[in-house]
Amino acid sequence: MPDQAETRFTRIQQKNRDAILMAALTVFSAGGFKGSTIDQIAEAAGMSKPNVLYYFTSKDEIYQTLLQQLLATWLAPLRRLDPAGDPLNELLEYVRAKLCMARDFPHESRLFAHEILEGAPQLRDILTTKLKPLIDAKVAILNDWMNRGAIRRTDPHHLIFSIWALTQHYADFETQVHAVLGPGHDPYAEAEPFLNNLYRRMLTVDP
Amino acid sequence: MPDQAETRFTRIQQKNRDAILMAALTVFSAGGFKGSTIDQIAEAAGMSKPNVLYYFTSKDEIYQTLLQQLLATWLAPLRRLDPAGDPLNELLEYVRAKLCMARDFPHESRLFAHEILEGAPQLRDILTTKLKPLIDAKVAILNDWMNRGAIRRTDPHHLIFSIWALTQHYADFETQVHAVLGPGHDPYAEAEPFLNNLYRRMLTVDP
DNA sequence: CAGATTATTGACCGGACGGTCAAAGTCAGG
DNA sequence: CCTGACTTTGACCGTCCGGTCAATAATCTG
Repeated sequence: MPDQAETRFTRIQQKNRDAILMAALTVFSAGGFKGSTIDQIAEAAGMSKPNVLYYFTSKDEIYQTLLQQLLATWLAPLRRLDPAGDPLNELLEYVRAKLCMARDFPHESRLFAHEILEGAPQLRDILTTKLKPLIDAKVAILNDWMNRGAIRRTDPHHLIFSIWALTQHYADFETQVHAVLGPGHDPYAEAEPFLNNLYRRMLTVDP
Repeated sequence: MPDQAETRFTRIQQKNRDAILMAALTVFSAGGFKGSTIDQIAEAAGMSKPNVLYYFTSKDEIYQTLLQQLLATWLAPLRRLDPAGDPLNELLEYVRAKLCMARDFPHESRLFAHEILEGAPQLRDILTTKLKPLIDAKVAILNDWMNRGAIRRTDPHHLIFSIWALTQHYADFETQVHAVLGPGHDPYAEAEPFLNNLYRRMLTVDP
């Protein structure tokens, strides 16, 4: 690929890069970084291995590009948490949004899980420089809500962890969920009222 | 290794097999099956690669032996759920036991997470033939408790999923948890009262 | 201690994989 | 249609890795 310092990508470049990233998401999310090969990505993208390496200089660059893209969309629902909104509704809406993301973007969830599970070799810095400040800000909002008595007092960090764990579980452990539920179940449809009820019970202040 | 159809393992065999399995647990839990090499296991076990393959016929056999061992201990707390005990206490005790397992055996948790995340290529059968019946039995107990009004009615399958998700999260996403909390936190010590409160709120029936 | 069995390892093999390269194919503008 | 830049790929290279083997060391047994 020619040097592209200033110009935008051409139509073909855009199309092929997108195809590669889409294919790589599927492949990486299933097998992790080391468990996936450029050949698999190339086949899933419908092109030859050298052509994949014509648009990305290495397997690593594909993976990192994917993670960067992912992170932005992954944290969007949390960013939307509005300090001016109704506390309980804001939180229940956040839970709902995260559950929808697990349902609609399971590959993204599993890619992220793989990365963290292996010690976040690529994301470690970003977790402390980008994620922690964001969480700290949201924790402050939660603390404020709790101080005002709008929601029941509980550990705000672990409240956020619980939301992540309970929603992403359905994407990350999909195989297990399906095996245990057996056929004829829609895990996400069942999880929505379950989680809604759980957080409503937990966060509503006693009369 | 000589054919050992009937006899028990000798002292040396027992010691070396244990050392290999211990080392393999650490290595596999960090990198998954494909992300780990026999050389890494050999080095962690303090012996040469051919010697590792003298005690186990292949990398795959090490992995499967590890999974088999793991599964038994992993499901033990759930098996202990006693239909004759006090429902709320039984469940809170199960949550506490699972949280202790995540704290004391994080490698086991992550090995299991890797396996499920990659679609459970080795465990798929066991999940439906062994795990599902166990869960079905425990779900029946939960349903009975709910019918008797001993705990609040909710979806029993998803109640179990939630316990798994909320406890294993601290082991599987340890890197993220530490990055977000920053130094000076003991995630497990904080999680215990949080989860105790959560499930107490959720399961206690209104007066 | 002798002899047989068990334990250990350096050297090696074959295949898979990340990445390179040169040659061939394709496309846009004049 | 021609030219030059962009795109595509078959063939190849070096490395890593799972696994084998023969030769050596350690251990057990009579």
